[in-house]
Amino acid sequence: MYANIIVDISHESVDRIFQYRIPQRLEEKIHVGVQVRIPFGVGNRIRKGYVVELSEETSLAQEQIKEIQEIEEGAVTVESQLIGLARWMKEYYGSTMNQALKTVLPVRQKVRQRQMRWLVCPLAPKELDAAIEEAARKKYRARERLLRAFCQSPRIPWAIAEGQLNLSAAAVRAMEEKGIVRLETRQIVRGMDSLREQAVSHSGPVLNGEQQAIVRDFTERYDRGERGTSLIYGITGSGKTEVYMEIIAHVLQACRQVIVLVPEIALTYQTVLRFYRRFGDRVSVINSRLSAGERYDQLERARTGEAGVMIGPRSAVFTPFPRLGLIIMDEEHEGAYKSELSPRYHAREVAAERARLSGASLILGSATPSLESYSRALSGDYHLYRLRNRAKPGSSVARVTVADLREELKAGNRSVFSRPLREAMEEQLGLGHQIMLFLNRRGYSGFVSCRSCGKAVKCPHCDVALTLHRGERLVCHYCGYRAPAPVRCPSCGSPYIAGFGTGTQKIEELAAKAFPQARVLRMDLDTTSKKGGHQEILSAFARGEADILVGTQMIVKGHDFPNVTLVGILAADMSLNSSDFRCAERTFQLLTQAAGRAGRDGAKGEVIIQTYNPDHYSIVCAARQDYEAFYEQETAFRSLMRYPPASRLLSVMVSGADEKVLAQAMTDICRWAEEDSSATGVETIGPADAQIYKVNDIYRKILYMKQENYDILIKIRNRIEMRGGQARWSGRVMMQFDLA
DNA sequence: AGCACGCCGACT
DNA sequence: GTCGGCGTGCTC
Repeated sequence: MYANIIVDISHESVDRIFQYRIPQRLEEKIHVGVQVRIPFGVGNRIRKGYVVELSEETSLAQEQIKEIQEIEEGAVTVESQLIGLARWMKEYYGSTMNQALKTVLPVRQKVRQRQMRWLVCPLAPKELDAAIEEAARKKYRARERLLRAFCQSPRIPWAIAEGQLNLSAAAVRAMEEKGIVRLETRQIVRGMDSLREQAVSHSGPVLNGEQQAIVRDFTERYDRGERGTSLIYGITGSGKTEVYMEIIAHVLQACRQVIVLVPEIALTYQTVLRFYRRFGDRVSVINSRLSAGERYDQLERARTGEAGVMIGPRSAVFTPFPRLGLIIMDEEHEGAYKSELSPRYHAREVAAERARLSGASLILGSATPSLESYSRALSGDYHLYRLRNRAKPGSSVARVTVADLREELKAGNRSVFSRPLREAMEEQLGLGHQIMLFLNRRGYSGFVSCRSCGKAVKCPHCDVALTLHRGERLVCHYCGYRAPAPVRCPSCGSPYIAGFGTGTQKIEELAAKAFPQARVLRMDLDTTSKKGGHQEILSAFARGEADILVGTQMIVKGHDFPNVTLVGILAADMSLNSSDFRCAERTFQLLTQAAGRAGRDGAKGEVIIQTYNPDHYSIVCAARQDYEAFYEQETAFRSLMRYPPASRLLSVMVSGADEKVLAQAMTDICRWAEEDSSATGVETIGPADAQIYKVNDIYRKILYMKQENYDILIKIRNRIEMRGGQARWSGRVMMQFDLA
């Protein structure tokens, strides 16, 4: 027997797997995750290592393999736990151990960065807010940029490496003289007692009865040693974050650590600041903007116990806390928790397993829980908590109106604004209030097509129509292909070609035309792609520099604008017409979250949903803000169709450049999948061409398999994977498995 | 990371 | 002629 081992040395060049022989006397004691002592290198120095896999065979010559010396007794380390988690992911999601380990263990960094100069912020969080506003008002661009960068810095106290911002030396010196920044030279900036005191001195907020009841019940169960998963189902604005913070404080007091998972888009300065204010420098943050080195620093803070709370997106579930006590997953229904890279894990499932391995609890929170979670809460697998009221006294749930676009058409209104929406906009603008308009498509027009032959202009590399953007450019939203808009139809040469459908750019233009007195701002992938663009647009809108904010999904999620009293959803059906079995759920969630944006601060909010399907249950239920009714209808649909959570769904997507080979591969895979379907009760659907058959000149086909018992699906997946590896087409066709 | 191998300057 | 500089490369 051999053991695959990673050596406990923090250096890239040894960050790989080494194979050792397991001596007979240790065979019983060696398992995945166990810490061992091994002779390593020419000098056979004894080092620590971790067993990541056991294997029967080796590709090395016998004399090249050394023997494990001894197993390291003592406490189970975080690394062991995380390796155990990697093994679970390998089995559950069907990846290789290597991929799983890469996902789970922090990337080892070279050596410490050399000494560098840091710009340190001498201001307390509250003062920083004020300073930013002042800088913005006085149009001190450099100062504003620097202060904003502080907000996004993951370090406590806020600090930025000099040179990272590309500020001129003169400006830096000027700001230092004025006391805006302090310059420090050291390796890692940390520890500044005054900030910690100021940050922590803000005591916890006052909770209402509902919130208190949850905190009390949870902490009592926690202290009794009860673990497991709880779902906090609380309407938008019901104050889930305050509940989290109160519970976190309790867990920290018990000397255990907490991971807070947040969808990347909600990981804004506002969110993080609330945690800083409460927990000071015990908070650590990771986000996708961090460099590998900065990320490693944050994880190291967690491993050494310097930090007790880690806030981050889905990958933060792997934070190496040695005494993890609680994982909180906010907005648990969000699609961003699902990874698109192998292993294609769902952070909710991984969090549950991590919590189990670490003896921690898991709290899921949402205003629109996923069907998976809510059904488990109802069945008693999860403990269910409810928050039924808005936390701020006086603020109430928005009034929602559905505008039937078919009626509008009948009445001769062909504009993008229905009559109720236009009237409401006029009224709110007149009162000096702000408006958000939501549309799920960026660009100018949906597509460009020919009035003579009816053909749409398609991407040469993908099976989709190109989107017209302003500036007469055509853009493929799948592969990024760009071309100038044609003057004549590429198929028939007719000059009568025009854009159809509407995107955010066009809405921006139409809104400005229809309401000339209003200032319009747009937020979508095109306006936020540059660094910090996201935050800049949101704060400009928050400062009242615009009356109307037009945007895609990203304006809907988790930002509070007290002056917004009207939210217009321009085309609620758009997400309804996809073929994904979750499309009704997504539509309902999106509409509910969007509705939650209106009137959060005392003022009465109004939401207008424009749709061609006013009778669809996801729209009816969202308009009534009735999650339970939606849940029941959607559950009935899923049960009928054997979709999750009623059943499990495994999909295989094959892709390749050669259509013929691809078809052959799919035929083989179907045969393997159906081999014993009568015995296993697996229902196969397809094969079919993927939603978008061609992307980037690669063709794609898909096959679905349904079965209640996930173990059976795993067996089938493993069988397909093994035979696919030996097939004639192996190497020319890529297989990708996904489970729901 | 640590240790060895390896090819060029000032020393008993 | 040899001791030692740290540049390059390998570790099951």
